[in-house]
Amino acid sequence: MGEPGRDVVEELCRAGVVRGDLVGLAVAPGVGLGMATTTGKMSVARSIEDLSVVVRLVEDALRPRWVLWSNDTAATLLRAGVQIATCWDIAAVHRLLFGRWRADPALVWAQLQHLALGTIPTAAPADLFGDVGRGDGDPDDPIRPDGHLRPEWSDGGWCATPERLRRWAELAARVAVLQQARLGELGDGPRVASTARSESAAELLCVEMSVDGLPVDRAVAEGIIAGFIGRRPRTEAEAAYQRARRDAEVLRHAPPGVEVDLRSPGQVKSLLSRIGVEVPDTRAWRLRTLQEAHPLIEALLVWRKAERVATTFGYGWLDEHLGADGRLRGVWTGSDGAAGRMTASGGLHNMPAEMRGAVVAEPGHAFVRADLGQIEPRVLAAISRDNQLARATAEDDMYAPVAAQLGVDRATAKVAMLGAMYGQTTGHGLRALRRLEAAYPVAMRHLADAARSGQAGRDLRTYGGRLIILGPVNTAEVGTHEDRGAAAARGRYGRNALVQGAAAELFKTWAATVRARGTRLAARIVLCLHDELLVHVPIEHSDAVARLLDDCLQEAGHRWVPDDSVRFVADIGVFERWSDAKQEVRPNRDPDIS
DNA sequence: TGCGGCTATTG
DNA sequence: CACAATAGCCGCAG
Repeated sequence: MGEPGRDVVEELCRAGVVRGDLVGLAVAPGVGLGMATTTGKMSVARSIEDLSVVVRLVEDALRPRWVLWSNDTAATLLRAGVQIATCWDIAAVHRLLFGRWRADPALVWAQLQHLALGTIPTAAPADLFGDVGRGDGDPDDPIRPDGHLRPEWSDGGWCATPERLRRWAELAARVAVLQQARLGELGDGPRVASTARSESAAELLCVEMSVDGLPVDRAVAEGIIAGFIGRRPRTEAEAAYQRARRDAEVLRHAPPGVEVDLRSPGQVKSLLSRIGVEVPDTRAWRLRTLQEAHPLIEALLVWRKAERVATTFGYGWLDEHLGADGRLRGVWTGSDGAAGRMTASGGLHNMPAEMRGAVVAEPGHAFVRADLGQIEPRVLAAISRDNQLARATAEDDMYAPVAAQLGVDRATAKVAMLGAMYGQTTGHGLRALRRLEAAYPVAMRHLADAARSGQAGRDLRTYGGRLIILGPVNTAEVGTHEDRGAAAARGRYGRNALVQGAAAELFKTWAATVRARGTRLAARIVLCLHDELLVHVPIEHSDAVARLLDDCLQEAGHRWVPDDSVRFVADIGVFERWSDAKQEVRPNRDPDIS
């Protein structure tokens, strides 16, 4: 009798499992684990406290592609101290194949088995007669006689016993094979399969980022907040006083005696009217154009900024999301319900730029930051297979050749290109837009086709195979004014979803490659921001990781566009704090220039 | 109490 | 104010 779990490794070897093969896995702390091959040749149940021992042994010896029902399993493993290298995330692949957010086992199974979705059973509130399973098949079989998953299993019953864990792992392995078959039916086989793998890796990354957190220096963060709203209030009364003082700074510019709640847009609008400023709304960009009209307006804009910090990114935010270990944590999601970009809660994705000064590498560490340059037009060239546009991607700044081609200046070319991808129909860029159609007809037709599908409520698939659900179209209002507006909105959505979705897929392929290759350099991805990666590394490896980030981009790009006709570029640098990666400090947004 | 509207922040 | 997201507060309906 050797090390516990060694027998499992031997059994897997005997079953013919080699590195990278799918192996179903189900774990439950305190219960045990189940493991199963896709061939059905081998499955085991283990009743153990420390399930991490067995998983780690198999991981080190065979490094399988673990089939998980969702990244909850990866989170359980990580909490138990085991980080797995690769997986097949059934929920993530389901979202890719079928769109929408819901991806619980019952739905996954029903869609793969072509069962009517309306017949998916829901868990009985508690069996009235206490005869669970009578006349209903074997309660220890996850599948009911009618073909559906047993709801009491999907609702948590799968982890009741080690034997159930084994069968749950067997079913996971079987589901992965069914998913692979479905992906194969989509056409672009290799690329879609590759997307499924990188989407799965992104789920592992999300779990790791949620657990690791982003390094933030609390003292620096509090200093930045104090610069906007003052010292941390000690009491509720002090907080109220600070709030009143901020309000007074604005109201002293108002006619005497007015009572206005600055937090109410309607009341602010009335206030502006009182001082002779009529506006349809009170958004900052509009007020900024009227800043000269009255001193109250500038005071109001300053107030708005402070109010944002006070309510959303202030001391309360730190208390809620910044741990004692100096890590800011939010929940990461591998793909939103729409085009498939990653999302994060806890303000990680919309932190005001001023706060980036508090994102500081830990002692002995540095950040390697990289952001993709002009990712959307480059992706458009790839997904539309527009050779002319692809040629432009050879340049570091692809808007330069596009501008030359159109006979307009760079800024106009850029606005026109973005307008084409977002579905802009108004404004001054329309002439340039028509030139764009003439110069790059393949790409523009690709966008127009997507827009037409969207308008009609027809679903779309991204370059990597993600189903973009449109509709349902409200048939009651077809032809009405509201419907034309809604149809136009769906058109813009469909047009953009193919670009944004494909960009998200390329980004995740890149991130997954960095995650895998960076392990030996102890590099940890701590932030993903749509086209930007922030990697926390031991300082002695920072240059190597910087090179790695570009290598991985080229590798991801090649896997994505095998003929290498489209070039992808990244701006890469090593920094102690995030804010040191200057995005070009410009008075008013829009960096670009890679 | 829930939800749509408005606002601000990010890519 | 074109595409996407998270998040807070206000005002109103139930």
